[in-house]
Amino acid sequence: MDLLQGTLDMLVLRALILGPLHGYGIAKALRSQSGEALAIEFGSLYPALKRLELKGWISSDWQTSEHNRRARFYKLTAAGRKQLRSEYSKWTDFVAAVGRIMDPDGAAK
Amino acid sequence: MDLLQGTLDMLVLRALILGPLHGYGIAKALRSQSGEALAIEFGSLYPALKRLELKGWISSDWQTSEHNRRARFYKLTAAGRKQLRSEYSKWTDFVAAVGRIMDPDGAAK
DNA sequence: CTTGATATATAGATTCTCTGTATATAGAAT
DNA sequence: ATTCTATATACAGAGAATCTATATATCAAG
Repeated sequence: MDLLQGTLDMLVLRALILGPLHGYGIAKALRSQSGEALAIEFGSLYPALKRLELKGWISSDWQTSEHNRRARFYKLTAAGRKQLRSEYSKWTDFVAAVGRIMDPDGAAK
Repeated sequence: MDLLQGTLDMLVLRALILGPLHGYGIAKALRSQSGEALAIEFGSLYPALKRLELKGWISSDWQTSEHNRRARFYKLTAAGRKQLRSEYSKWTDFVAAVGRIMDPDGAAK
């Protein structure tokens, strides 16, 4: 809950790096991989998936899920992989910059 | 430029921890302390200051600046100090959670 | 046959941050 | 004198992302 704006796209792209997933699966994977710390809301996720597909970073098709249900599976495109690297790079830069302000002596508590 | 939404308040509060500053000084301090990585826009900063004052986390009064100019100086309140600790704690938790997703093996590149 | 988990979808509200613009003064330079 | 630059605040409007709330539908389990 309460993701910082600008991080969801990166997280979604990252979730797809191991292979295609449907929306529901992406949300579960992110929640689990974050150690239950991040709970992506579906009302944020589905618009995000639409956004990412429009930009050409993911592509999708209807398939049948593990539970025998109709589900739209998303996979990373080459452009998406590139975008992920770029966003991650910006993220680490940003975190480092914030760190210099919040913790100038590097005395991580 | 292009701060992640939700971080500005924390950065502003942190800028005031060493003592009162006016808006212009806060922007310069953050830019400098971040190693020129973060450039806070005044169009974001002044609304943020208003917001923070409304919430009781900072207080302000008109004084004369180092350059002999009229300027509104802001200082942290006790509630602001508490808020800063809280926001920083949430920030580090969030960064850690994102780290578990983006870099599960802790292989910081 | 009812409940819970799976799965997608959208409308609307909320909240920040940014761009662009306006105003004004001090001090330095020409 | 005048012009330029740095200092300083302020607000309107745009843009973008996330959240809440809601609706729909199917499968499996009890």
